Amino acid sequence: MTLESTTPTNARAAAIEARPLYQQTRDLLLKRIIDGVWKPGGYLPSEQQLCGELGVSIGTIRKATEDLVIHGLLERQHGRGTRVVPHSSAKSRFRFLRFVHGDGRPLDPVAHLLTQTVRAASAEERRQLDLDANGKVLALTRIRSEKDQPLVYERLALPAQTFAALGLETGEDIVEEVYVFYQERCGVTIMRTVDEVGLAMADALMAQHLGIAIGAPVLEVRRVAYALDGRRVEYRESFTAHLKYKTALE
Amino acid sequence: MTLESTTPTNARAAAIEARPLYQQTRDLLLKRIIDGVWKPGGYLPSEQQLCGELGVSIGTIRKATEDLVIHGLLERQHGRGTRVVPHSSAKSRFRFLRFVHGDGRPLDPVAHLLTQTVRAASAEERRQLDLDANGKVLALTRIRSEKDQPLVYERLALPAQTFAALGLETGEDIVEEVYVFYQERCGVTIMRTVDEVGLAMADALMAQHLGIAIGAPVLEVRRVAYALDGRRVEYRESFTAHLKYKTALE
DNA sequence: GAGTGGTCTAGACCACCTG
DNA sequence: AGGTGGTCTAGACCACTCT
Repeated sequence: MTLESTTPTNARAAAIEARPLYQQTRDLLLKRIIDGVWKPGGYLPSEQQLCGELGVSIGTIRKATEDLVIHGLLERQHGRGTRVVPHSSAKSRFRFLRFVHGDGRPLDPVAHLLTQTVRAASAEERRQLDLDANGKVLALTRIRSEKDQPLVYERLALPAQTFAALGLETGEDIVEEVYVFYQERCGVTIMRTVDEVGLAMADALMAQHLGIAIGAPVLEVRRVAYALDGRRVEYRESFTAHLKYKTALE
Repeated sequence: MTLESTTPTNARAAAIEARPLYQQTRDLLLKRIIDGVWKPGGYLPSEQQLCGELGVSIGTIRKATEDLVIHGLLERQHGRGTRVVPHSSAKSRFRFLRFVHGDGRPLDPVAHLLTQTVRAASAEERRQLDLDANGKVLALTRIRSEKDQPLVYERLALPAQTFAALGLETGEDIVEEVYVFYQERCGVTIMRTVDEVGLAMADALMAQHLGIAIGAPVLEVRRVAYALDGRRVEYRESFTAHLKYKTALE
């Protein structure tokens, strides 16, 4: 039975649809997560219930949810149920953190918000965030540190419209990832990020906050973050003098 | 039916085994790939045939092979069959290449082998490759370039024992990834790499080959590559002055 | 004990490729 | 036309968690 139209009633009919049934099912579950039908941390109905409600077999339900589990959106708990992964969970906290110490030790930083303004987007920000010429961004700068030692200077640009409700306090220390706030205060769930790591030279602000000389070489990470629905919702430039960027492939 | 012992004959009996049947099946297929029963580029028996031979249902076969497809070892071709991915295929060629041009354009480099020696492993190489105090490595240095423009200077260290049969020609230009040679000449298939990106300063050799000043800042990528069986089989240090390192998360 | 996800089976039909 | 992988079904039983 297809999940988009109304008539077909069996597998043969479903095959007439262009997209496989399990993909339709996956997208329907995804839509409910996006729409907040099931909140982060909340449990879905059991697989059996979903079978009945959606009119598909349990194998199809499992294949659909597996996709979302792989993408870090759902979490299966044997014997308990399947729930929407909250961004605040430890699993989620380190999901997108790629910085490590120079010797390879993992990092567990605190963020300190420096500035926060709403302004017209720069050309680069418009390009990265796919905004039009009148696009506005919520621009944040912050320092991420560990044990009062400043390690990363960051500039973030968020589409102002999407993040009108963010409301962070300048000067506040933030333990969680900002992705937690995006999710809790603005309903934006980050699904995927694309990073480019390169070289840069410290400008006056970086130098001041990182305690290095102006013009000193720094590692620059440019990140674009994508929401569940594929929209680009964050452009971030991170600068660090001593940390490394670590990642595993396949 | 279990794949390791001999007696059980149905699903109930298989459940007595500690590990799920599909994992045992996956590992058995993996072992055959490692042992060269099916060569890179060669086709496996059809799913139906595997069912019969291994005494498991088609669903179990599919779950097992799916695992290997995700890890980039097998490739399904609708209507043709399932084959072992050759490292020389385009898909495989760019699988572990993370460098891009400064403006984000993809890279398609040629490698030029500079030096090749067998020597005692350094402390760092022993640590990264898990070698003992007497460990020897095959050490290679090379330049990767595009249109005669040198872009990356690389030092590679390979456990000498494993790569006795490698036999590359110093001064030769190599279009393929060296991973192709590892696989074709030494039977070593790379499954996974872990990269750490940091800052460094150009030494005399890098400066000479990259056409930059001694002491100029460069991007340094340290990579450890893992073979199918989990052994660490390559430690690589790459240095570049102008390229970026690009990667997508989840 | 009741309910959940995890594994496994034994089929069916479809979509695709090759001869 | 025949064989391959891709999708889907309708069950069964197991392992785990909670009450």
